[in-house]
Amino acid sequence: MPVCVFSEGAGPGAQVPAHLTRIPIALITTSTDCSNKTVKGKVVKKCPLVSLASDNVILKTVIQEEDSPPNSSSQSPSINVILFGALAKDFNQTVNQGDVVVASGFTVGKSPTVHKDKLHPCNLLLSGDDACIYVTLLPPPLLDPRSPPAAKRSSALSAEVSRATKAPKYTYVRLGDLKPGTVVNVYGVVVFFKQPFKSRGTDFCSSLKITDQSNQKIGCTIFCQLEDHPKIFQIGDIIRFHRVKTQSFNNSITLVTSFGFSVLVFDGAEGGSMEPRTSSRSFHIDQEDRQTVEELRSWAAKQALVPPVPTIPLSAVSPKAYFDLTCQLLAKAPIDTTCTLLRVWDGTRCPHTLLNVIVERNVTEGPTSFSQERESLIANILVYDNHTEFARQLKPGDFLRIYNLRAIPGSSKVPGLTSSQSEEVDHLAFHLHGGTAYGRGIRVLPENSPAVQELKRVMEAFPEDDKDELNDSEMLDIWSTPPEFLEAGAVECSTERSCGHDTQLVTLSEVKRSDPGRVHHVRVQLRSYEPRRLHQALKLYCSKCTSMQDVPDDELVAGLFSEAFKDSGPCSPPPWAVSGRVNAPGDSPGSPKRTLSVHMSTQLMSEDKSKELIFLMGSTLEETRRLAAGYRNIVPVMSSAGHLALLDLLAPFLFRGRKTYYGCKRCSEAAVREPSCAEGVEMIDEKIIAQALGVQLLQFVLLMNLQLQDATDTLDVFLWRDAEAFFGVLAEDVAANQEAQNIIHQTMDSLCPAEGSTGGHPWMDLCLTAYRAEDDEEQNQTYYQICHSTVTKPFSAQSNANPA
DNA sequence: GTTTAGGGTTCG
Repeated sequence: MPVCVFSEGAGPGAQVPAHLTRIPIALITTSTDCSNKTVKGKVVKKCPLVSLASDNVILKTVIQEEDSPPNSSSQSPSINVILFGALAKDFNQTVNQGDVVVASGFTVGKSPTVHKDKLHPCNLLLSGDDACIYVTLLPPPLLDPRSPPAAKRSSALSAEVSRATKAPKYTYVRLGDLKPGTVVNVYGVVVFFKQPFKSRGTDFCSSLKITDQSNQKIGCTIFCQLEDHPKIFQIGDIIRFHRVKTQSFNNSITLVTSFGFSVLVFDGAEGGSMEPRTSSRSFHIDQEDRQTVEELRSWAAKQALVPPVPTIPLSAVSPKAYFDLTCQLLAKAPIDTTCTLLRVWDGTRCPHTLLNVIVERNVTEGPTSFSQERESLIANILVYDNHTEFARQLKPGDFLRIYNLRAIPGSSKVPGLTSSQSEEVDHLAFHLHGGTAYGRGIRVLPENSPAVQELKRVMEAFPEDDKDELNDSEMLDIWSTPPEFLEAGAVECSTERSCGHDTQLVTLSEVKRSDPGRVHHVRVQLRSYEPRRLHQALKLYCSKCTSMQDVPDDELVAGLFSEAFKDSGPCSPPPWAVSGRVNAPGDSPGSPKRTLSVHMSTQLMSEDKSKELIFLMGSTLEETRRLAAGYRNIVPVMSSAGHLALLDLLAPFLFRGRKTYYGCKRCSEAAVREPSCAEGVEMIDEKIIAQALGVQLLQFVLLMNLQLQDATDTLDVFLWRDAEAFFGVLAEDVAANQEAQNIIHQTMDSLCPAEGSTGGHPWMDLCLTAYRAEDDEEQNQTYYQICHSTVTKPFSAQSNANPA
């Protein structure tokens, strides 16, 4: 029973078994006795499921303790968890980021990524029949900034029960069949809704109207605490009420919340997410619920209930119109007691001149000024009366939907401070008038909502606003040295070209205007680069299928080793091998020594080259790394169906000192074979071994994206094929040693210092090639790559690094 | 197992 789901509704049943006791993450060590222990935490990271050649799968996740027990530290510790096989598959399907899980039946290993991720020094390994994950499905992030902290909900687990047990059956009444004076459960499609507002009583009140296949439109009034109100984002959303009472009002039936009321809201789009929006600490949805939602979705799609364009981007607003706007808040400022200014953008440019509002700097929350580029995209929204109270809770960066916003053309008086613009100028002002008519109001959208995802995609087209352009002295820096007027050599450059091209210096804007397939010489500064973390720039490249992949995470590789170790049954060595055992390198001198089985080529033994190459079985990743110091070549192997086999090719197939070598899964036909070491070959290297094993060797490469700048433009270029020459280091060395990594860090730091403006960055002489990607005909995009260029003065920062 | 509200544009 690998993954056990807890949710609402059932009687006493499968809880986390009582004989299991929970241990705090902080107290886990490799010597912890894990039997009958559990670890509980919220899933803060869920990596993709990775398939292994051996018909197995592996998945890495990170869980964080939310409510550290009293005897643990006050921080919230996180730990890596590696899942194998069916458990990994189930977890992948069932569990989402944000869910709270309880793990049992795990073993504790040393986390090989502790230095990189700074998480717990151990990891939890879950595989086999004993391993189990209990999960409490949690709703997506709550929308209301005043929603209760997660800790409040985290104790729910013990009160909840497994989906496997029988849940009480809910019956849902069609809206056409409602009778007054009853308490019912209903489903409906939202056709109108209003944001909650404070009632004169103890609760917040919101009203909405829903419909279903019976075509009745039923008004609903909700009274409850703010966070429990239905999280409706737009007309068309689907709502499920439990325990609402029917009332007769004005000759029609209305629904009102009654005791024990609960509500879920689903996206109304056909094929949309089935994850309900709710603050409910426990709820239950089953296959029937999903079917009801899908039926309502497809019915509604044919009814024209949903406005064709639910929200309008700034680029499409028309004067005088009311519209809904999905946007990001950049800054806000109170104007007076009845009015607040919200500065927002949505990544589109409004064709009308927008109202310019001037406010004092010291009352603004968020940046007081933006680059000219960004400023031209910003809409100033004035929100009045009841909405100012809600606006107070908003934070710059929040994603918002503003309902029933009005675009007012012509002159507008702004209370308090006057606009700098002439009242004669034709411009648009955005007002969110007081009151709640037509659902007028503001809602914070969660990051994971489709609307926000789409918004972010549009916004990504704009560079980060680092305000370089704002600062006059910085501008001067850039403009005072326009490269097109420079004599070659007049400016000190940090790089030099080694190509033989006879080409004049050109500006970046000229480069952009040129056709692809050409070579350009430019003099530029480095504005920014990606990735900022070196290990993300390191890739594995297959020269055969030209695919590029990330270097597998240590945690995953360590998992592969421990799986291989577990699976290793009896195994007959190949006829060409001699078998023996070596001591596993242990770190605690007192602990009993484990021995590992090794296989060596008889021929190499006879040539007295026994240390040249060993096939090592049953070692951990860490042990393999340690043993690699004493043997020239180590090939980790496992037992598969009684024979020696290589590990999954996601793991390195070869260890040579501090270097590791990987094979291409697609292009290799790997098997354990004896390297035919031709006579006269002095050294067995990775190529010989790869060839013998049928492994297509992957090559370490560096891949970075650099944003260049000169006085005329900016340009994104790749540094890849000539990256090693550029830095003067081998990617293979970067993967293996700190010194090579330091060279790259120092080079990038000197070309693009963290402090100061781009205008102060050193100039670079570069050779660029412009090309179209072969498989990218549709996009027709031109790419640029730095070639034949080398950094000459990488360490200018070191010159003053010697204080007396 | 109580109360609240019961949609329908705009002062700015």
